[in-house]
Amino acid sequence: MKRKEKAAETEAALKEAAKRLFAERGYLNTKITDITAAAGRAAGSFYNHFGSKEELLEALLKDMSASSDETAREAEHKSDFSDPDAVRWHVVAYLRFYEENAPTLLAMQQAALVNEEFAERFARFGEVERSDLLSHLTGLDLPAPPEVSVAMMYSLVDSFMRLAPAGLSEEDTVEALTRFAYRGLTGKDY
Amino acid sequence: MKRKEKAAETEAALKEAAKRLFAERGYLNTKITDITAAAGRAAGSFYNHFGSKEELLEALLKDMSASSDETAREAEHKSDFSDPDAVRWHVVAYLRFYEENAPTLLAMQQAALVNEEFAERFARFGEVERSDLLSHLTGLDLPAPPEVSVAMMYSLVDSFMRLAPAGLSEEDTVEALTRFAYRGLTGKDY
DNA sequence: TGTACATCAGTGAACGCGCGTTCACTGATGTAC
DNA sequence: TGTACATCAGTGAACGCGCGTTCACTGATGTAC
Repeated sequence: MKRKEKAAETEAALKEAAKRLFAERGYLNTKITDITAAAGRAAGSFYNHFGSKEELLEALLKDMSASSDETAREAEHKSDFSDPDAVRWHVVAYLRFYEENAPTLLAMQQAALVNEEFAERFARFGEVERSDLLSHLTGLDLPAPPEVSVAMMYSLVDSFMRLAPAGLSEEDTVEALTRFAYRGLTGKDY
Repeated sequence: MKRKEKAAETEAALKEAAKRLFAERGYLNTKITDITAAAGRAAGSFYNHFGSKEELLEALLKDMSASSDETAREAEHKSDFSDPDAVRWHVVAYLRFYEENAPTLLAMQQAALVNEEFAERFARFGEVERSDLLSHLTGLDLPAPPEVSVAMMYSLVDSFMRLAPAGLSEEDTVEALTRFAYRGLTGKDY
């Protein structure tokens, strides 16, 4: 069984190297030979594991959704957005998810620019989260129809997080987003 | 003077073709020979006008900021965000700007992924608008420090607009964003 | 105004670089007997 | 357990495609006299 172990190790090394490089210089700027070099393998070795850079990204996406399914299973959370804590919980959850999966998410976003299939996948991406959000909005005095309100909250959080305003602590980020979103969605303050 | 006219015509044709293709298939996916073909010129002709695809994009950015300086000069607007109309005015202004310059903006965003220089330019891009926004926030009960509040409003509008939720009229988009932003920034409703 | 030459915009075939991909080879691990 | 062969992961030089870029050439426009 040493052979399969070795293969698995190489595959893991390639994935790790890819994530590191994707985060550093972007998916589109990363060459296959960059990945193999960073993983300490020969160029040809790549094709023992992945048919192309796209397939490698597919594998990373699969890993990501596997791990997010896990954490989703544990997630018990307050369901009424008239409670600011419920809003905060979602802000934190998205922030954590983004932090953990930043390289893969960035790679997908970049791949979407160049590849129709990834574009669709990327578009469909937040859907699960958005539909979960929808169920928390009943009974609120929303600023717009529910779907639109959810989309705005999503835009706000996702885009602000990517900007990652320098010198703002995670806590401050969470509080700012929570307050802004809570006000926007409910029309009230806390 | 027929020669310079002809050259100017070709240059304009190349720019137009480039914008069309950038919008259709993205900056990174557009080859120089695609542009010359779409403009009905020979491949070599491109280099009479631009040294590279990057230089072409520089030229488009120059055109864009020239035209936006013009419209900025005409802009007299309400300055107090406690008036929802002042918020709405800014939402509309950004929306119009985006609509008019979508191909160039998208191209810059994509170029930023691959090119350090464009990345910086892109990052600095909204600064003028953001600093203008800042001056409207005095006296409000903000959800966060002024700079952060402005960044959130900017994130919200910019990102939501790019999503361009299908089947939402421009008017509805403006109203939704205005109400959400107004609530978020002031803590009040209207 | 006419002639001879210079200059310029545009052309498109050809060149060459970068990089993805292949493939013959090596050495280690697994299997058959 | 030992021997002979098969299989597999990994190697890296070489190949070739796509595309950016060049450059000798053409025909039109501009200039000198």
